[in-house]
Amino acid sequence: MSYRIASWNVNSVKARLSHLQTFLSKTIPDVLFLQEIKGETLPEISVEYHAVYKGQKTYNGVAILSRIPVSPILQNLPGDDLDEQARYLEVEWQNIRLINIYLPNGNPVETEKFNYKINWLNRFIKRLDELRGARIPFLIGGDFNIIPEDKDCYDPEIWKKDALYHPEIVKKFRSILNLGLTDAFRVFNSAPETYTFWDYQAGAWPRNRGVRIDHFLTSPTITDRLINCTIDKTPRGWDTPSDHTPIIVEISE
DNA sequence: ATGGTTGGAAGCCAA
Repeated sequence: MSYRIASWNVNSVKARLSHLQTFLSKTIPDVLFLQEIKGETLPEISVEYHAVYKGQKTYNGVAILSRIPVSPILQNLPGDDLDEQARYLEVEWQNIRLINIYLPNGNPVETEKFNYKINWLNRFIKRLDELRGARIPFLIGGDFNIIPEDKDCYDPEIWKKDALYHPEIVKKFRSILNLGLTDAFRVFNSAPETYTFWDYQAGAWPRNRGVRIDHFLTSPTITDRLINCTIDKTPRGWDTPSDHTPIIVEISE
């Protein structure tokens, strides 16, 4: 037996309610991470799922839907009491800490937004190091807004000037991996041009000019349990889609 | 080389 956990930046739950319901009934994941719910509260999505969320008016917002109840542990990333952006949700599920993140975009580079992304990453690394030190198994999923390497985007030279692939940001991503974590998708698929996000503009989707920025990272004992990790491109092709498509990870029970 | 699109909000900002 195995569990399947999915993650999807829906770019507004309200605007994507029917897509969400279609995805849930087709895929039936045990857990679904949502990012950019774009509301203070979460509307009823499915009676089959329990929901915990951290919402915010207009921007951001993260939610976890689960077929079994989960216990909220943290609804904010520690380390900055003044940070009011809803981007972090940590829950206990089946003796695993599930961490849903909507990492800051960071554009434009050389602005306060870029600094916020760097600071957020530093706080995040600190939190993960705490969990590691406490020997707590964890699985991180979400919209990282980080391109790990050249083959995860259509034109590396262009993207290096963007906060999604800025060398300073990529270095932080490597620091996260160096805590002993694994990019679950790359365990099963080494193909380039496999993306999770395509801009609404300039025909990015039909031309497959995308980026792989949505990820699942696993701590060592969860890495040992990995069965598969796939990107489901179908929802990106639906009418009035989110600009992101879901990623799904499967682990043994 | 530039601009193109979408969602949420009621201005434009964020992506």
